[in-house]
Amino acid sequence: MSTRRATISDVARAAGVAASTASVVFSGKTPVSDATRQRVLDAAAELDYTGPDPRAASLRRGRSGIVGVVFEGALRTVFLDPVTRIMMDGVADGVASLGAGLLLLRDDDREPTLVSAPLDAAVLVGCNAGLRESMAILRSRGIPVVVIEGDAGPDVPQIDLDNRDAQREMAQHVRTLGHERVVAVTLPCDASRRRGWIPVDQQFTVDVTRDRLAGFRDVFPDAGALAAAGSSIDEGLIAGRVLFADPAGRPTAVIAQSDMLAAGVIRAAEEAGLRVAHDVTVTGFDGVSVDGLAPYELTTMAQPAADKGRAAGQAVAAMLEGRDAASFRFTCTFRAGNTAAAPSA
Amino acid sequence: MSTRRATISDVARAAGVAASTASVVFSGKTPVSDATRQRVLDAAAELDYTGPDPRAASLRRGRSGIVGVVFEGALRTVFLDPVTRIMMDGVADGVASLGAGLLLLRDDDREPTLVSAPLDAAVLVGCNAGLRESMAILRSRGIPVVVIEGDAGPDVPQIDLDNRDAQREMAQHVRTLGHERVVAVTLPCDASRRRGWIPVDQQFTVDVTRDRLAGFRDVFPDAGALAAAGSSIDEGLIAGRVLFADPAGRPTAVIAQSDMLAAGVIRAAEEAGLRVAHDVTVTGFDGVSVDGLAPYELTTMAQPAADKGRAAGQAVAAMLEGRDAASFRFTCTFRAGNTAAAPSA
DNA sequence: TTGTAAGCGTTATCAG
DNA sequence: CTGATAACGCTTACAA
Repeated sequence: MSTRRATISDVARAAGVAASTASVVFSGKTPVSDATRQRVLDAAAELDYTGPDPRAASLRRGRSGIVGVVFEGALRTVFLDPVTRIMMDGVADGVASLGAGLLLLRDDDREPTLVSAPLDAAVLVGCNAGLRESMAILRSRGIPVVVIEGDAGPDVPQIDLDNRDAQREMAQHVRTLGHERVVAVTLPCDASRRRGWIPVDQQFTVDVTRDRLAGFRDVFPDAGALAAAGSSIDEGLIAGRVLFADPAGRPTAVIAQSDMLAAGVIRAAEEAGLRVAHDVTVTGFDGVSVDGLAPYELTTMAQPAADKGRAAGQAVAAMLEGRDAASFRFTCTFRAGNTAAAPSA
Repeated sequence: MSTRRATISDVARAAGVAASTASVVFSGKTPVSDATRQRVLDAAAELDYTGPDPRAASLRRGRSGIVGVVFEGALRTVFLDPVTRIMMDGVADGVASLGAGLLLLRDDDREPTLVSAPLDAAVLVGCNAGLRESMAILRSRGIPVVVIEGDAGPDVPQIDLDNRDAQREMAQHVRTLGHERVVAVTLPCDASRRRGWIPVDQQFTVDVTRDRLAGFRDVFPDAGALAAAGSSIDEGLIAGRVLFADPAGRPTAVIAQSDMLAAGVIRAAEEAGLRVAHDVTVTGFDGVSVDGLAPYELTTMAQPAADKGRAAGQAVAAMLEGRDAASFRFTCTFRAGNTAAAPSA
């Protein structure tokens, strides 16, 4: 009912002790006599005081208990993209020892930003566009950072994937099967997310796309690559329709840069009356299970998404505890499904 | 290189202006002459000052720009449970207008808690255990709260689902099909998450479980109900194995309280050599697509999870902007699949 | 064990 | 348009 919320000084005054004493009653940092503690607690109850204001405490302590997880693009991908989701689960696990909350942020100018959020540490996820700039800001703030799948410079711990090697392995598998008319369906090349055939002089701001494409090109240097506007079944469908529009010139194998894209390509193949594996080979990347794809099991490169996230979380925890955090590179493993086969004569 | 990070006063001093002037240069709240602004900006660049410390700013302003989303149990459920995921996507959407960040928190004593996190507002998701207590804390802090699927008292906006009605509708459907030996497989009853047959005098701290069970009992007052320890395929499998262990006494229909549980029950049915629909009817709840369930399509009650989240987010935004936020109850819709049929003679 | 004092870094207010 | 001042609410040496 009072006009103003009670502060610790109010409580202290009511209890007849100093504010500092009331403070330690709540923090427990220093022994306090039972009698005093009780008086303080009673006063607090009386005044409806529920404990120190976190804002003031964090200013004073210099810690907020918040770890930022920064994404490129819309926040919804966090919840909708299966790989990101699994990775986030790992991050949550990795920072568990810190008891920190995860603050979801995006890599743009919308609030809250890296600049305006009270972070103890940050995990940058696949942020490539403004990465350097973000890093500079965080560094000058003295906020420890870990980067997942992005190049942030020498002294920033990075959690990486062997994207190029993995995609090369898959491409080799496809070539070994005997395919020659092969096309890649890629993730977006840059923030514009433009769909279409990728020109040879394409600039990439998305490292994952660039690296997986490089692995593909290691095996099929002259093959075409069609960029999608995102990693979804719908995008894969759109790309697939382009590929299968001309029955004569269609590829015998499609190497997609994500399982979601591959699933869409498969759908397009079905639309076009093609039998997957028999008429056209389709491979994925990530190793997440895609819903509703039965009876197909994607032939794909499985990545340890949860481990990646966990490693990032643990790295952040280490840095916050003053320990060193090392970079780490994870490896994908080939997973055979039933969507790849030798081309039909 | 300096021993201490630069503050706005340092910048102001270097620029030869007052701290308050430097402040407005960064906040833009008051007109500043171009010359002054430039001097301040130059000084800031020189000192490697990247802007006001968010902790100090939020103490001063009384706003942190952070909305807490509080879950009961482990944070990983946020990323692993499909309903929660979809709902979170809605929440993110709903608070978008605020420019606030979402801080993922858990409803327990680990840091950061409701007490120690710098929140402007909070969304409590399915928190029933410590709900009252949490509410009391938040209220005395003057932090607006919205509760999703939980009863927090009269003057707290709640986003609800017609759980009882919906489950009753499903139960009626099953009865109409002709089933008599029917069993419910439920979500956990309380924080203990004990598995097993639910006694008549069971106390529920999880409203969802209680309400859906009530709807079931409206139609099958004397039927048994088997509690699972969570909402997952594995838990459904465990429950299903119990139900189908005795071929003689097995139910002809199983009404599960979530799609994940239903998927597990279906798996158990397959294990037991039963044909779903033909030998045993299995129904779900939620209307999320469960991976790998083909060729089955669950007969289920679909809930508008994203809408629920969005409504919560918008309610929070409204309260923060000083407007009133109303409670809202969403309705589930029956969705026919191929997992329910009349009992075989 | 308790109290004193000195900030933490910012920004709202109001006068100039 | 700029500056002085006074909080914001708390914590932590250090002194008593």
